[in-house]
Amino acid sequence: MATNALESRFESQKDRMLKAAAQCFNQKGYSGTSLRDVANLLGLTDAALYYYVRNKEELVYLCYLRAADLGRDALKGAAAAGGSGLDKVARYLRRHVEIMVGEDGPIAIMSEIPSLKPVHRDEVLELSRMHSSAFEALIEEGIADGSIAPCDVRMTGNAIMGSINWIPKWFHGDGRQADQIVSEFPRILSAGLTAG
Amino acid sequence: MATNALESRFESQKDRMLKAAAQCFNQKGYSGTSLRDVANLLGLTDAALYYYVRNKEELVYLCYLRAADLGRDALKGAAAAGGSGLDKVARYLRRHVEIMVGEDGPIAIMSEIPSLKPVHRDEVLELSRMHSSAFEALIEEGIADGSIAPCDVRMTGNAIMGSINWIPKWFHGDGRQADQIVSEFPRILSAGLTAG
DNA sequence: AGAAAATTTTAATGTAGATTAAAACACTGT
DNA sequence: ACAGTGTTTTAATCTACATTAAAATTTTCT
Repeated sequence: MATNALESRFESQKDRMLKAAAQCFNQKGYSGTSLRDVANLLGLTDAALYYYVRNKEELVYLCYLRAADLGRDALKGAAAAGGSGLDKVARYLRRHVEIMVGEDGPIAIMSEIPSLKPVHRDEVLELSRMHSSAFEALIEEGIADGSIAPCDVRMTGNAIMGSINWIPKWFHGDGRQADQIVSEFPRILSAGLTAG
Repeated sequence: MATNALESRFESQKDRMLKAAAQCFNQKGYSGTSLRDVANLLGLTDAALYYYVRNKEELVYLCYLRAADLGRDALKGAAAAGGSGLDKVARYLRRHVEIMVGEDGPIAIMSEIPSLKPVHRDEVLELSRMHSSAFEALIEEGIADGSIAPCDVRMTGNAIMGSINWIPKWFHGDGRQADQIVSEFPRILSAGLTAG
């Protein structure tokens, strides 16, 4: 059916676009990347992007929604698999790190919130808060079941998320390093939590 | 003497400027902040900034130099005070965190390196590398003297620095929270290192 | 093939913001 | 008060995008 095939092409192109955009945003920031930058990465003209998106702001906005999706999936998956609180946290960290250094690139440009329109900003902040809460809940679960040593949950969460969110600043797509990050980071981040 | 007094005023104004600039850069990123933003924060006109600085790029550049200074001092101070490797690391972390949430604001906008001119970028990256090495050296010292558990030093360093560098993204000057961060963060970050 | 829809390009417009030069103002010491 | 130097402003210029509209091209379907 035409509609379906069309949607398929449209959607997949749009996806490539978001990936390219996220990559640029991560490297040069929102204001620092021109639509030309993104378009070039796709072999297109800047004007072409407007076929997929209303304006530049919508581009970051969609990147955020996508990031939120991935984050939610990672959390859900990690929580569903059972085990101790620490197990769940560790599983989630691994997943999150994999996403950051993985094929789809770090979709999570968590730095560009100020660039969003107020409505979108509110929505994204809300998603972000929910995500943080869910993560903190896992930590609390670990504390409750004794697998994680008591700690300031909020601060600990911030510390861990900071480590991960910062990865794109120093990691630039070296595959060997990617493997090393995936194998080391979750360990390092979990280590600080472990209870006796 | 006239010259001295003049330098004094000039320098102190320039300092205020750098602080304001760092604050803006941290909030909206390099390209996202206009010189007007910085100037307004000082009650000046954008054009006035050119009296102190050749151009916008030099503004970030100087912010980085300043950050490097503070970082170096913190490291030197922490290393000089003696104790085990872990002690030194902990002392350094405390100092660094204090800077990030302190009066002078997070001078360290470690995200805007791509905005620098190649010459400046190289210089700043070199400084940054030296800083990382010095920090990693402290960790190694701790491993050697048994105060820190063996680990992938490079990755551990990245993880810790990420946590700290990310602080400006979620901390926005709330004094109460600042105290809490200073008291919690060093503990959390050290916890993951502690040996037996 | 050929029409209709989808996708991309070319060309034009508008605006924000960096930068500069010249003018105005303020302070210092005499 | 005055001259000189330091500091800030006003006004003007220039450029890099974001955005739009219309035209051209490609794709899809019959």
